[in-house]
Order: sequence, then structure tokens, then C-alpha cells
Amino acid sequence: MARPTLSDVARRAGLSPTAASLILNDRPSRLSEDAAERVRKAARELGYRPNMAARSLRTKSQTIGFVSDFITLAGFGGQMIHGAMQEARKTEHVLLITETEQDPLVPHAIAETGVEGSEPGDESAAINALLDRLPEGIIYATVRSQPVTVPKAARSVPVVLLNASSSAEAECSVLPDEYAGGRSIAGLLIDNNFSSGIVVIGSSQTAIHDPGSTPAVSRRLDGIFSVFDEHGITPLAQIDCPIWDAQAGYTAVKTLIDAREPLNALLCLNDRLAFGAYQALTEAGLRVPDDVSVVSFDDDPLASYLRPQLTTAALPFREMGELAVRLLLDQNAEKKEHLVPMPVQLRGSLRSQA
Amino acid sequence: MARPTLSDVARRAGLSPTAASLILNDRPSRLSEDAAERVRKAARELGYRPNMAARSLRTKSQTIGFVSDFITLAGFGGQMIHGAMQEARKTEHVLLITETEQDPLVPHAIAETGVEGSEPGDESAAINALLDRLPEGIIYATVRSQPVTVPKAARSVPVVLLNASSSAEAECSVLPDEYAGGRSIAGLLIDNNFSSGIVVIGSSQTAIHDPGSTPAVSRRLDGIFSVFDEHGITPLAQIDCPIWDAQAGYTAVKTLIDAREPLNALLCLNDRLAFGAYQALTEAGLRVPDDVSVVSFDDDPLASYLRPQLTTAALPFREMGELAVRLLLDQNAEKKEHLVPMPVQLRGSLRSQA
DNA sequence: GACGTAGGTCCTATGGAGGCC
DNA sequence: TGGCCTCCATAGGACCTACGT
Repeated sequence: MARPTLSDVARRAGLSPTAASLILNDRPSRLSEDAAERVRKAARELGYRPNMAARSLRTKSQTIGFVSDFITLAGFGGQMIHGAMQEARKTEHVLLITETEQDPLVPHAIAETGVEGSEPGDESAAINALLDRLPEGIIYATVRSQPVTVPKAARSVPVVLLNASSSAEAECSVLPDEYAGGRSIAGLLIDNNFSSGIVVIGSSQTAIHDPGSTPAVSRRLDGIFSVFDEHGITPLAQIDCPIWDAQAGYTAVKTLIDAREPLNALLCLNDRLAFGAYQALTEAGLRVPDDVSVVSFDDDPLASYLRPQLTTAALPFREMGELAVRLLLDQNAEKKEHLVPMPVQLRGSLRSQA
Repeated sequence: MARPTLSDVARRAGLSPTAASLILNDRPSRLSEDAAERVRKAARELGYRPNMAARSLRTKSQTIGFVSDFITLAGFGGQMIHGAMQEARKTEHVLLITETEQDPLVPHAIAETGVEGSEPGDESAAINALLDRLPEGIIYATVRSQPVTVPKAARSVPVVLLNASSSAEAECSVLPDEYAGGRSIAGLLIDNNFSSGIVVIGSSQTAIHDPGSTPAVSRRLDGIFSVFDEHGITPLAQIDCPIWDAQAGYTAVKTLIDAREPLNALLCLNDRLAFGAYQALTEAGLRVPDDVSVVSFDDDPLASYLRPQLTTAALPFREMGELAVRLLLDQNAEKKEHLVPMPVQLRGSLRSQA
């Protein structure tokens, strides 16, 4: 009934625990092939599995800590976890997950006023609980890719930032390649002969260096405008929306329509804005893509519910999760930003201009 | 630099490790208050935290295994994890998560042909990896609430099924109260004086005992029709959709409209169907809720993006996750189905009939 | 040389026996 | 004789160096 231990296996094979350990771990030793076979057979018969708790006292714990702010709340977060788990499984690692409940918008200014080397208490309880389990490393993820200060407590093990950039110097981080993504989506309009009647919805070029703006947003916009500039294109309008939700998209587009702007293509900065845009267009009797094309970012599940389905540059969360684990376990991983491409999902919302 | 150990604390306090252990664990002993204070101070100063790996060799691991099928893929799954984590934190527990990659649709028929007590190999590798970390219990969750056979390997620790019913006898499981949810939504129509022109979209009363139908669906429908029957109401139509997505909802409603059915209220079996219904209604120039009311189930994020927002009975995933952890840690938890209410989100898609 | 094992180590928890003033 | 504390032993499971025969 109880879990069989190494001694049980050894006893059954008529050998010492030492011998059993050596064999089951493929350590070079002078044990006979016959003895090895007996041990393996015994282990198989008993269904022996090493006790990781005991093992971690001497070696690696085969465990990875996954810390996020509110990631599991958002639909997207699951994909990062999923990717990380897939990758972790390949090397027999397991994921220990936690949420710090810190508001990701407020860079948690860790007081550096500690007396004496370390100052517990101001560190996140969640992270400490995690470190108590001796993970081999920690993945520190955020919902919105923001600069983050890694709590000092977490620095005792390797750290990889996931969907978060580091405010500090030499940090290993994984981010979507927003700049290239912006170029892809803008390029799509160029390739389809759009040159006028283009509206950018979500943020204006002038607003990208607002304090509230994340690096992700500005890179996305930089990518878009780098392409526009190369082709001498000036958008018909740029609409700034503080909150990127359906309501904002709806209002923005309704305003444009009411002003009788000659719309050809809407470049929305995320799918929720695009969703609102659809609503406004439909209400006004305009058809996507016959009258107006719509392109967007994120590849929210939403994007494929829409009619027609939305052409969008996907946030590659699963791949990012995978990469984060790979980097964490790789000693030689470069301490820098690792960018993951945002694949464009070509769907029905885009039609080539004559 | 390295993690301080119990001995480090003891040394600093000028006491033995034994004394330090007794004090930090609040064990009854005859140690002086002065000594106790010295130990606590030393622990604080060093930032001592017990090594859980070592501790679990003698006591509980303070770890809970969270196993799911493909839960982290779906947006909803995150909410269960979130709830579970919140609750786990209250008792200093941490979540170890894994996905079995078994197709949840195929009840994994575990071959009971094992020779000799246990038969490893046919058990899920993911679950074994989890059990190796000696969790205090396992939460076994599925995306679609289906009957599930708990792998034999997992039975060595307490198990709670989350959003999954048990095919076996005495199992502790947590499910949404679909029957009551169905009654709530149908009751909402009654309360708002709907009596004719009601269409049920998603599944017909006759189809609920199909093999493909989950218990969740039939309970939801049973709830709906129990109310309809009590009030002598017969739906105008019941439309069976094998897949509950936007496309199906669109097609169903378009067909009804083309047939010039006098629609008053659409009772959709989930939000994606409702979303498709909206699209068909809008296309036909019908307004929600002025011309047709729409009610639904799940409270997908989608539901609040729609215009008007969708009235829907929410799947209480966060609460379910919390309850699962509470039941797991409670020795005396009743081995039965624990049902969690589905709160109705009253929003703009419903208007009272004159 | 061919084959294998004893015993210390990682860190914590705990009961019982004894020491010191 | 208390009052206060420590050492020892043991346990938990696996790993590994250094020794046997």
C-alpha cells in the first residue's frame, strides 16, 4: 500500500540500496549486468518511483516555480502555463504555480531599507512559499508585458521573465516581437494595396511615450509606423483609446462613420477594439471586408468567433511559455530579451484593394 | 548566500537545533521564554524558512496537486486554478499543476488486467510525476464536466473531482448546479412575462440522453424544462446543435428568421451560441432586447463584450476551485457531489414583456 | 580485477534520557 | 528538587565517496 522505497527495491533484488541507486540512476559503476537487471526488474514489479522530496535534499528538485501577477485570471495566461508545462514535461520537470497579488501597474517598489543583509517581510509571501520548495528556477510572468523588478528573494535561483521586460540590467526575458508584429500587420495593408482611408485605432503616435503606455504598445506602434513611413503613408486618423475594449472600439468607429470619413481599412491595436469596430460597422450597414477591411492584434479566441473571422497578429503565448522553460534550464542562455514572432492569422476580414 | 538552515538559527541563538525546532514549531516544551525569543529573533534576522523538502520527509508537504485534462488551454480553466490557489494560500499550501493529455472525451479505460498488485505504465505519466512530490491530495479537473475514472495511481492520496463527475461510487466532486441554473434562466423568462415565441437553442429535450451529451447538459435542460412544464409553456422550437459555437448559433437563428417564426426570446445553451444569435438578429435588422430577448449560460468574457451585454447564468469556476481545495483538506468532507450555484448576471439583453 | 557495500550527508522533526546549576 | 536545556537516537529516502573483499 505504501510507496515502495529504494530499500524495498534493493531488498527484493537481493542487493544494497547503494547498488540499486547506482543502477537506477545509470551511474557508472562496476555492478554486473545481472545485478542491474535484477534491480530494474524489482523496481518495475514494485512500481518504484523515487521520492522527489528526499532526492531534492541532495540534488535538483526537478521543479520550476511559475509566478505570475494575475495571469490565471486572464484567458491568455493559461496558454503560457500550458506551453511551460509542455516543455517542462520533456525534462521531467513539474510546475509549481503561484500568484503574487501585486498590482502589476504599480511597480512594487521594494524598500531597499533593509537592515542587515536580507530583509524578509516585504517580499511576497507567495514567492517565499515557492522558494521553500527549492525550485530549480523561477519564471516570473505578467499579464501585460511591463517592466518588473524581481523581488530580491527570488534572486537566489535563476529567473526568467515571461511577458515582462526587466527594469534591471542583465535579465533573461521572453517577449512577443511586437515591433515585427506591427510591421507584419501594417505590411499586410501595403501588400493589399491600401494607401488611403486607413485608421489606427487604440493609440496615437504621439501618445506612445505616455507613462501609462507599456513598452509593448510603443513597439507595436513603432513597427506599424516604420512601415507606413517607408511607403509614405499617412493614416486618415489615429484614435487614442485609454482602455482597449469593445466599447472603445465601437465609439471610435461610430464617431468616424458619423463624420462620414472615407474608411478603407481599420488597423485596431487589439481584437477587442476590432470587435467593437465590427459592431459599429454592422450597425451602419458597412460590410467587412467588402466595404472596410479590419486587421488587428492578439488573436483572442474572440477573433475566430467574429463574422468574418478576424485577421490578426497572434500573441504567441504558448511558444513563449515553452521558451521560458528552455531558457531557465539552459545554463548558457543569454541574459537578454528573447523575442518570439507574432504569427499573422490570415482570415476573412481583409480584402485586397483593386 | 545559501539558505539558512535550522542549525544556523540555533547556532545564532546559542541553542541546539532541537530547541530551535521545538520553538519554531510551537511544540510544548520547557524552554524559557527568553530562549524562545532568542530563537525567533535569530530566525527573523537570518530570514530562516524551513526547507519543505526535508520537512515533508517527516510531515505533510503542504502541497496540492492540480491535475487537469486540457484545462489551461481553455480560458475558463484559469479561473478554477485561481480559486484553488487563493484558497490554498490561506493554509500555506502551494499548487503543483499538470495536464494529463488524455482526450477527455474518451473515458480512459484503464486496463484492469494488471498482474501483481499495481501495474505501472498504463497510468498517466503526469500524475505519477505529481505523486512523486508527495502532495497531500489531488484535485482532478476537467474542462467539460464529464464522468471520469480516477487513475489508480492517484488513489493513494485524497482526491477531489473538479468540474467532473465520478463514474465510481463514493467520490468527492465539485460541480456547477446546472439544474438550478437552468431553472434560474427559465424562471427569468417567466418572471418577465414571456410565454410564447421562446426558442431553446443548443439542444433539444429529446437529445439529452444521447451518448454524446454530458450530464451537465442534461441537467441544464432538465432545469429549464421543469420550469416550463410547471408553467405550461411549450417552446416555439428546440434546435439541436452538435457544436455549441457562434457559427451554430448564427445558422440556427438565421433559419428561424428566414422561416418567419415569431421570436420573442432566445434561450441559448451557452454564450457562444448567443453570440451567433446576435449576429443573425442584427443582420436581419432585429434589435436585442427591443425585438427579441436573449438569455444564456456560462458568462464567457464574451458575454460582456456584446452589445447589449448578455444576461447569462455564470459558471462559478473560481468558487468551485476554492471549494475543491477546502474539501480536499477537510478530513470530514462528505463524499458526494457538491453543487455550486450558478449566479445569474442580469444584463441588457433581456426586456420584460408588456 | 571483478563485484559490491558501509556509512556519511542533505535538513527537519521528535521522543526519551540525561546534565547542570 | 526543580527548572532549563542538550545530546542521542531515530526516522524519512536517496545520493555518493570511500572503502572492502
